[in-house]
Amino acid sequence: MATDCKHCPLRRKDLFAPMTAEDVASMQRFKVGELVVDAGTPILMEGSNSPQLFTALHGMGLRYRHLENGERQVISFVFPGDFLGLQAGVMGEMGHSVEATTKMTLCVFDRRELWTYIKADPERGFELAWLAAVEEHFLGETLTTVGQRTAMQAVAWALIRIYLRLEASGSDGGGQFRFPFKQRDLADALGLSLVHTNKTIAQLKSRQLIGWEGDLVQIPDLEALAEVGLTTLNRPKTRPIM
Amino acid sequence: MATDCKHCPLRRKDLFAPMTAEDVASMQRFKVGELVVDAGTPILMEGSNSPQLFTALHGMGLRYRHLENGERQVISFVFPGDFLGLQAGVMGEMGHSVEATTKMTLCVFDRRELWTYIKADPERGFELAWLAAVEEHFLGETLTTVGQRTAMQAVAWALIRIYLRLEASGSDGGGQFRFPFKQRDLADALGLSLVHTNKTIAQLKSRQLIGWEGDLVQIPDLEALAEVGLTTLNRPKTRPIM
DNA sequence: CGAATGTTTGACTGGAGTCAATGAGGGTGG
DNA sequence: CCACCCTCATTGACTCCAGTCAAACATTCG
Repeated sequence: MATDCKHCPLRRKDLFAPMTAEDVASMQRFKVGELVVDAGTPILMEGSNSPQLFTALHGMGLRYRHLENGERQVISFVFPGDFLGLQAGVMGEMGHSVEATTKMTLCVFDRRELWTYIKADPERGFELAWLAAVEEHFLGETLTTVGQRTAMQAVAWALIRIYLRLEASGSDGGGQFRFPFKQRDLADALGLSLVHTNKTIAQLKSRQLIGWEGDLVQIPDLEALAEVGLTTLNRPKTRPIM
Repeated sequence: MATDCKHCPLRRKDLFAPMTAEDVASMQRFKVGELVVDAGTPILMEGSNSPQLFTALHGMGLRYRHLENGERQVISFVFPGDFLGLQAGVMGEMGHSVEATTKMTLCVFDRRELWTYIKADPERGFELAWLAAVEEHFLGETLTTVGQRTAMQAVAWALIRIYLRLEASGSDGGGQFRFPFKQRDLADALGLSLVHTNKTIAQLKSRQLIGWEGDLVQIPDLEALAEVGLTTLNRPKTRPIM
């Protein structure tokens, strides 16, 4: 029994653009169902052309690519509200894989209906571009991190960004958040080795800039950590939800 | 005297999706003029909300971001056919700056008209998303390069990608291309120091994998260079043009 | 010709990678 | 209930790729 878009828990969060009743109704028609997957389940494959598109409702996951030699680059972490499969939806081929890191609930859309949906409601096309632009924006920032920040700056930057993202979508706050990923995932996201990432985290801990036990990350002083990460505490901009 | 979209030299190239006569006509109405800028001219600024959007017609440029400490990350090279200002167009704020590296000619669109344009022709909204997805796809690949490839692999990858892009849009081919950028630009794009980039290029030269004199880059054996770059010779996928 | 810009080299340094071993929990099956 | 295993976190020792510093060249240009 799927969640009714009308009662979607995400829509009300600050991060997401408000929708009219008609918007909700048309989205509801587009939605074909809900998918629940266990942790570790692959959702989309690089190079594939999935017949289905998704919006993450609960749970978290990873977007990643593999190099020919087996090295993995984590493109981004997937949080509730993120849209999955856009590349397959418009280009016909995914540039990365997506897999669930925790148990996840996903709203499912039919790729074939996407064009019908947009034709009926041109604003959805605009919003699709908007979503893609948000991703592009974030990837540019990530690229800058991996290319220019030191390990210490990169880890600090990443934790700040993740905290702000989760805070804005309402799942966490108060200077701490649940982070179900492993140090290996963070290392692969930042282009660092696991060992060096671990030592960097240890330093941040010993400097009292963060706490990290199990899946709970704490940031006692956001300003201080942001400064280490050469970044600011700008809240993520509002975005649409599909 | 601006180029008529009907006679646009880009549209016919393999890289770009075919357009119907109506598509061209509606694009023509959206286009408000042409802008010619000298090398070195800033076109869009990070953080700004430009009233104008552009499509590069002739010439090349750079997208880049600066870190608080002054380090520069080149997000991507701008080639003919690339759309500039999408983030400002849909999100209201650019995540990077764009500047001309050579003299450039740009088709100019009015940001305020974008929504009108899409409403009148929903397919344009879809194509806008398509363009954004192409960028996202490429940024993911770049991120993987900067995060996981060695300097040698990264330089080889970049030259292969640039060659294929230019070949597909018809400006170069035959195993060589004009590259008006400096080694500094390539270094900043790959997250490498200028010196190390230079030494890596010297190695590729001495191994006869590339030639690079002035603005002419030659790749005598594409397969061989692609192998060094841990990549393949997949041609860029067709994309729309705005 | 001097000044600027960009390329090339050499010498040295150091941040991050690699290798390897130890710890710390959490499952699970006998 | 506990020994064993598996995954993940942690630490130390050592290596090396890439960064930094600095100087020499090459071209172009006013």
